[in-house]
Amino acid sequence: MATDALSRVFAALADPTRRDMVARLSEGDATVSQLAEPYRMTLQAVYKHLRVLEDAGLVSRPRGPQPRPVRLEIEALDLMDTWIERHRDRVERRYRRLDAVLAEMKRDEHEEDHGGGHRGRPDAAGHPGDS
Amino acid sequence: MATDALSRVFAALADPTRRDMVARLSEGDATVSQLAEPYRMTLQAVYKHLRVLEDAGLVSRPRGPQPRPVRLEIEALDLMDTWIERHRDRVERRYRRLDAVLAEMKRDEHEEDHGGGHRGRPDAAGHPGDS
DNA sequence: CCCTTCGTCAACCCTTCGGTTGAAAGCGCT
DNA sequence: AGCGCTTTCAACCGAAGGGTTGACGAAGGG
Repeated sequence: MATDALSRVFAALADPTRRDMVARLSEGDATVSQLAEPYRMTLQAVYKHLRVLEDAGLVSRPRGPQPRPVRLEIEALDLMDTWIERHRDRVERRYRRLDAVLAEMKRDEHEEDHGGGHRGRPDAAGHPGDS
Repeated sequence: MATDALSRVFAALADPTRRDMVARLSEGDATVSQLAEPYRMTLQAVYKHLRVLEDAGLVSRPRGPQPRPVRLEIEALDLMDTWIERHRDRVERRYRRLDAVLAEMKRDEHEEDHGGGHRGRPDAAGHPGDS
């Protein structure tokens, strides 16, 4: 399902347990069993969560001898951050533009239809494309 | 599953279709059918996606007569943003601290190895307060 | 009035997910 | 070697997700 990277990251963080793991890892590396210790679930379940985080690129684990530590990777966080900021900014710009339009409309406003205003949509050329 | 707000927001954005809807809504409000038009899925499916976004607080729809427009709400984005920044910062601080420790160790390298840098277990004490 | 369109609900597939149990590797120790 | 600990795989189960079809209520236009 999570074919694309962004989806994987968002999905990974959609689970409270996984977010908690990330939170703890942000304080320092840990091994699987250390990570598992606070939870009342099986170690295998924790391992599965870890795999999800790893597939999302949120976490890396230097392969090598036994106690393979788990380390947080922030690049994935940046990925999300970029996406969020882009759209937040767009909305805010739009709000400012809309305020202007509203102010202008106020001058023309004289019709009154009860229940809901009926404001002209500034159109939406709608370019699909997640990019 | 999504008992808590943050989980709902992350989960909502874990789907490419939903992210695309958010992207388009960031350009301007739209009705359900307008939103549905670009996709090759049923209108009902789109409506379901919309419900998910709404439950996550990412979208609001002024109730009233006919063409109930869908509007993006940025507060939910802020919620995620806060979470992400908090942990990103923690990791970065930790990196800096670690660099310092490393640098100091380098200096002591030819000193007597006397109870060296006690780098160790973050240990439990886990306060799973995700907040 | 009827009819159409839009929005919404409900029932039902099928796949993914979170979790479990059970068993197998790896590697460290004595 | 053998014990013990950590890490991993595989099969299974119940619940949630994404999608479909079918039907229904509420405006708007002839």
